[in-house]
Amino acid sequence: MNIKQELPWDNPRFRNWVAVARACHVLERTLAVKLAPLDLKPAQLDVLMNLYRHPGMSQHDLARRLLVGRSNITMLLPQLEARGLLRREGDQKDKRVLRLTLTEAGTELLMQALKVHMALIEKAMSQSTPEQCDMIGEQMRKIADVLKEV
Amino acid sequence: MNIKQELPWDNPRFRNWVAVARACHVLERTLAVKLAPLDLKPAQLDVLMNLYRHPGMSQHDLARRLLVGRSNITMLLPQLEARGLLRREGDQKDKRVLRLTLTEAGTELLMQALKVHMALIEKAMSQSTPEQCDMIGEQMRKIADVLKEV
DNA sequence: TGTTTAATGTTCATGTTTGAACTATTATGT
DNA sequence: ACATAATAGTTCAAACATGAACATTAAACA
Repeated sequence: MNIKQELPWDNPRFRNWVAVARACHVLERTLAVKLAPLDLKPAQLDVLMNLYRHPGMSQHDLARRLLVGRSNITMLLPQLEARGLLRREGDQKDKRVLRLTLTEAGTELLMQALKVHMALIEKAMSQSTPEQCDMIGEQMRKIADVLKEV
Repeated sequence: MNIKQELPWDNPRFRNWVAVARACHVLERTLAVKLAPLDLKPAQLDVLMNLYRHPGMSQHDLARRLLVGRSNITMLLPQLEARGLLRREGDQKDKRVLRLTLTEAGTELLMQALKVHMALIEKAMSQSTPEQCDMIGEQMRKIADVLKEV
């Protein structure tokens, strides 16, 4: 077998994507540290954010939005529900689904967490011009779309 | 407490960063699926890539490059070593450190995995011009740098 | 030298994520 | 209507990551 091939490290696309992945990883870790005082994990923040924007979501919808399995949601929610941050109520029309909504406390905690998250992102993206920032977002949305079809 | 504040979803930086995180997440999941036939996880591919580029690394160096804890490396390597993909050899001068190198088999598997990884990244980034791609990489490297100091 | 401090890697307990099998409910098709 | 499919959520075991405590070795320094 010929092991010779164009090595990815010479390829700009490869090198640049690696940079994207690293930046994501670093920001995620940093966020985890900054959220610790609120006793909140990044994954839990994602839940609260989605429920704020889409009240009444089902667990399945939530799982798809978060790109995780349904069982993950099942494991994740009871902690948040026990802390009084959200409610799970059975749908009347379809007895299979549980509708999720934030409580007052959940909304309030979310707002505090968002300040932390926002500050971190501001710091991270402060070096890019608005045009660069928008361009990055645009390309990334394209990437997510393209990969859905793979 | 005044819960009112500028909501992040109105903020371009926030929305665009969310897109970055989603793209990363999707690509990582897709890579995991594509690597499955090689019986390799993305984390393991990261190990092989780093050992290929930096033969003789210590476990500590590897952990720092991968942005994970040392214990993670300790748990990760024995599987790869048992499969004959890498060697761990004690350093002569410093008896604490283990030097890591790829075997022939490890290099060969890496090359196969890189084809998969490369194809995926090509597909993902194919919608960006070279200039856009470089700009993205540049900004992401800045982000990783900025966050190191937080 | 001898003592203290730091670094490397391991172990272990904890918490997270995952996918497959399962129950209960609804949709579909004949 | 009835049998079959599909869907929502749960359970469970296995894989994985994490951080603190630990043993061994090296470095600093008194």
